[in-house]
Amino acid sequence: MEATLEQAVSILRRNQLKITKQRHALLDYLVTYQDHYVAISAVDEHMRTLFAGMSHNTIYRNIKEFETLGLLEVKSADNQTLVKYQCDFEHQHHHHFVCSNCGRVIELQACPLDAYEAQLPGCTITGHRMEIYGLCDQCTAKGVQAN
Amino acid sequence: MEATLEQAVSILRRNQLKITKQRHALLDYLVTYQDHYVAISAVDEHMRTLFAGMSHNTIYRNIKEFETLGLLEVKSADNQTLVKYQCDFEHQHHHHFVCSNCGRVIELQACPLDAYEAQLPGCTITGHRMEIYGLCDQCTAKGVQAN
DNA sequence: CACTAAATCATAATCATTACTATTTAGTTT
DNA sequence: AAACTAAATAGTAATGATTATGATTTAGTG
Ligand SMILES: [Mn+2]
Ligand SMILES: [Mn+2]
Ligand SMILES: [Zn+2]
Ligand SMILES: [Zn+2]
Repeated sequence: MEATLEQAVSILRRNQLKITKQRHALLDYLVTYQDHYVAISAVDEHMRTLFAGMSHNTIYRNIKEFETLGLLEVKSADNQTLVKYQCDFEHQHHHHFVCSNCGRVIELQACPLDAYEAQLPGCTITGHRMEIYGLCDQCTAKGVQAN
Repeated sequence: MEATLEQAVSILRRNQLKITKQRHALLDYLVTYQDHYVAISAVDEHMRTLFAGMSHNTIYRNIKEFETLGLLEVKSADNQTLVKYQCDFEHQHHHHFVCSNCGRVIELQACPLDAYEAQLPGCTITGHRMEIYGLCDQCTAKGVQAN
């Protein structure tokens, strides 16, 4: 199921957040990256050309807000924060393969967590993260070299 | 198997890197964090009190070098780079549980990768990362609240 | 249209990390 | 043991991502 911009807007409404043109433009941009992670700083740069005079603060604050609402997935890499428009607002749990050449994200089914619980007696598990890296089928077919 | 400081020093030698007192002090500090991730910026701050006048550059550059040599594990979180003295220089593959209260790292056996390969036909897998988060047995026993 | 809390702008600050160049030093050679 | 030299470090400043602040604007409401 693809998450749409309209869904996101209605989630803002449901949480009594104002639908500003800045927020709309930001979501509009993020929705084009449904299947890629983008650096917030790149989003920032883009928005500020597209939307003259938009404040850093506005972009960063809203992205944080969107994360809280579950509209975005966030991760940290290489001293940057990367975001990706959430695949599915119903929070269906899954993992990702990320192409290190084109950045494409492929969703993976199943979760390895169960297999590890027995190794952590007495511990409280609150979360986990698993990601696989490599070259997607298209990039592999093109003969791109893995770094 | 615990990795020792002497092993690290001999790996520097083997790679024709000079054993400076700065490098030795740095390794000496990192080895005390065998089972925790530490922010490089925190290592930097500590080394500069302990070793008056040590340059940022020296710390960051050497940590990068140590990573290349396989002496350190590195990850990115919260706009910082975290490092951990490698558990085992023979690169025995495994995953981690990280306590979000005390930071303790517990090693996990087995790897979930195989189960996913069938879902990525035509792709080239070059790496993966899996981590489980929560409270370790000691912190759970103390009644620490999970955030 | 007026109201007001929420959101944005504009600017500057902060923090981690990197760049640069003169100086020092570990390890080697004479 | 002194000389040599490539490698490493110090000291300083720059960069880049992100956050803070306080004045101004605006979305949504009645
Ligand atoms: Mn997904
Ligand atoms: Mn380990
Ligand atoms: Zn690709
Ligand atoms: Zn713990």
